[in-house]
Amino acid sequence: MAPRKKQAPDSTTTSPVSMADLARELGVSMTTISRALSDHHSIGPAMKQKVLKLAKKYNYQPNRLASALRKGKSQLLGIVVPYIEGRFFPSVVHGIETAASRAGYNVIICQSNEDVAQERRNLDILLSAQVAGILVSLSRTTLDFRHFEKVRGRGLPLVFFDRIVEGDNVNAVVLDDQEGGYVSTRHLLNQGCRRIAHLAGPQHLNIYKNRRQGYLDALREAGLPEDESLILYSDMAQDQGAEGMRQLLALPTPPDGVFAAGDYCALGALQEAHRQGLRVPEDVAISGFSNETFTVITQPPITTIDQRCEEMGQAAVRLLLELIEADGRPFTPRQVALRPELLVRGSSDRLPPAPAGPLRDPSAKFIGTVA
Amino acid sequence: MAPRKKQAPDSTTTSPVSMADLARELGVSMTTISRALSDHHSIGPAMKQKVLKLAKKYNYQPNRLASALRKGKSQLLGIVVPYIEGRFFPSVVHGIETAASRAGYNVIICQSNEDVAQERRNLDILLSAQVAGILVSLSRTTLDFRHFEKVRGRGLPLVFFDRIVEGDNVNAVVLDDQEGGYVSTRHLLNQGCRRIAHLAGPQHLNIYKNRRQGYLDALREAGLPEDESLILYSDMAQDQGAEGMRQLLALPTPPDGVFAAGDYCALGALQEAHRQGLRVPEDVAISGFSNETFTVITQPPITTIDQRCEEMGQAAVRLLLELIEADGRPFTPRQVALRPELLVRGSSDRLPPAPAGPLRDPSAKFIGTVA
DNA sequence: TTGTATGCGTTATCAT
DNA sequence: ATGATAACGCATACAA
Repeated sequence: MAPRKKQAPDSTTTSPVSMADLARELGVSMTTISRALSDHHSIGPAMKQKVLKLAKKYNYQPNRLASALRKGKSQLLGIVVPYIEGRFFPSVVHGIETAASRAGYNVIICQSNEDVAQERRNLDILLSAQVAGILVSLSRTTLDFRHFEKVRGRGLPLVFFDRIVEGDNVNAVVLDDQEGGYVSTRHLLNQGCRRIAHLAGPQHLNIYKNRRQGYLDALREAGLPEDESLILYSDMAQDQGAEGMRQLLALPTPPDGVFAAGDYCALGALQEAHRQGLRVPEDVAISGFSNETFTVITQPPITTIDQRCEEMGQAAVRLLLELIEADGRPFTPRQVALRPELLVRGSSDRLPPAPAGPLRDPSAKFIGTVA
Repeated sequence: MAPRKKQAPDSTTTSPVSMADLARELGVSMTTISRALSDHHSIGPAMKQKVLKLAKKYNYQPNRLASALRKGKSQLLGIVVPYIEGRFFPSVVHGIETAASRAGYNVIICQSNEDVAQERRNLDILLSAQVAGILVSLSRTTLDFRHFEKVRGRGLPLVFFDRIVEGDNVNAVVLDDQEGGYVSTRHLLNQGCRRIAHLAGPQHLNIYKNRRQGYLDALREAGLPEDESLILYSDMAQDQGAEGMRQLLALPTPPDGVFAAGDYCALGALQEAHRQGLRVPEDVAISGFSNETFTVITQPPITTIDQRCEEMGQAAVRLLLELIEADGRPFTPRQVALRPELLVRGSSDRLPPAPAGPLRDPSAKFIGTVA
């Protein structure tokens, strides 16, 4: 037998109202109730009103479990991220939740803690929960991708974001890092810099490789030589930025601009420049990458690249919804590369103020958006 | 009729395996399968092994929807937060997800966007989803709490965190702000400060009122006078911190310590002190509140109060699980106040280094933990 | 120890 | 336009 209806443990507790209850009360069938509530075409407007009114009166809440079980699909999307901290992932999740809830979906969130095993378990859980689709950003320890085949095997829509499985047979959304490096460097060129250094990250990571490539692209386009002595590699920490700046300033001809592939690194560089009595941006212009929160509170604030976290989440959801709607019909996998956004701030803005106009108002948070 | 089994849209797609499938294959009843999988006592070890093996072979995934529908309770917890951004909420959510998943629950996350209407809708959705319990941090526009009665009416466990409904008939977890103010001020006293100013926040907000009270408590305990000229009120923004510091330094007898009720405010104060050529912490010691990310990257790093975001999430989950396990039996509501943690950093640490010992190692991230 | 039968709440099919 | 009924997958009371 079914478990006895959960009784009111105390008299204040009410048990939920079901369609059957409404049907009984109105003396009609459950079918009619269901149709009225889901706005089926073959339902009399009078009847529909009666049902809706009663539903409201009893504060009827559809049981989504039952509905999903019957239909074989829930209104839930699964998210798997390495963790929910820092600036990046929370913002992406924010974007995802916002877009999903607008489309009538809710999200169930899982952390892999950078652990493949946990990532695998998360996928199993999400499959169990009968989610309608899954959004994944890979854990750092994920080198083998077979567990995702299980998802594909189920025909379940799957979209990667940021940390993706490479290849053109997956659906994925990433930031265009190369464009970011390019735009940053072009900006420094536009500010009059002619000797631009690059504080680069580990080149086995795609993001850093691409940012460096964008930097080189801009230099080449401007007809400037590629000078390896101006490219310093590190892990992008604050003190490594300082150390890098120290080395650059010790060169026979120090640079007049520095493109750092990360904000912490840029911060270290900025602080070191100040320590050496240089003015930023007049003596050396600096730009970073990622739009970390602190970049607006330094003096001067640091020019940087926004990674469009929210847009990434939204784009990922859009793609996932397309897949869901395709409902198993052939769908050509797509990789989306988001345009990074350059935020010009004090650390690099050294052109004379333009003739009065709102865009160059110094109080404006940022100027210059890549279209 | 049921919808035809979702057919393989292409030949690579497999439909999920159900208990019935396993039962058929083994020539036993579904009951046996169910019992074997849920480790029921009345099941033969031999049979159990057979079932488990087959389940693995077919990669059986229980359908949690069906299970939850049958049992009337899902393994889902609902979270309602104003938004998932900044430092605080993501960290709390991190703590919640971690604790929940350890206990075998998954979380479905909703944002209210500081909007009561949205908050109400979120609650309805979570009720619809048959979650086992709900965790809420109130939206800023929530002044009327009737929508939570609906949850209580359903007998559904409910725990508030951080932004809570005041009263002793609710379950809630908050940070002990008064203790935070007290500990910060005591620390400044211990550093030799004798004239301690307070950059206070809007006093209609409990958090700021309590932080101020803690400050006063510490002063009184130390036998120092309460001096209103040393308390400046603002909205706690960076530039207001700078302005506050300016005013304080213009006093006939400027303070030798400043307890700011927020980190941005403390940062502004720090920058202003530097502008005026003062040394921090030698001339004036400064401490903030919230352990914002940037507090470790300033020079000197800023002493602050950690709000124990993760612990808050974990504590909230623990409380919620207790409620769930109580299963409707009488439960005396509980309010938990978390101990804030003082992080002593360069902006206030001006005692001579103690005789060599790991605790005073300058490379240590923080020193001095409130037990 | 195992099997039979039923119901959780919803929706889809078929009939009226 | 409305109703009767079965089925989604699982778990349990009861019988054997």
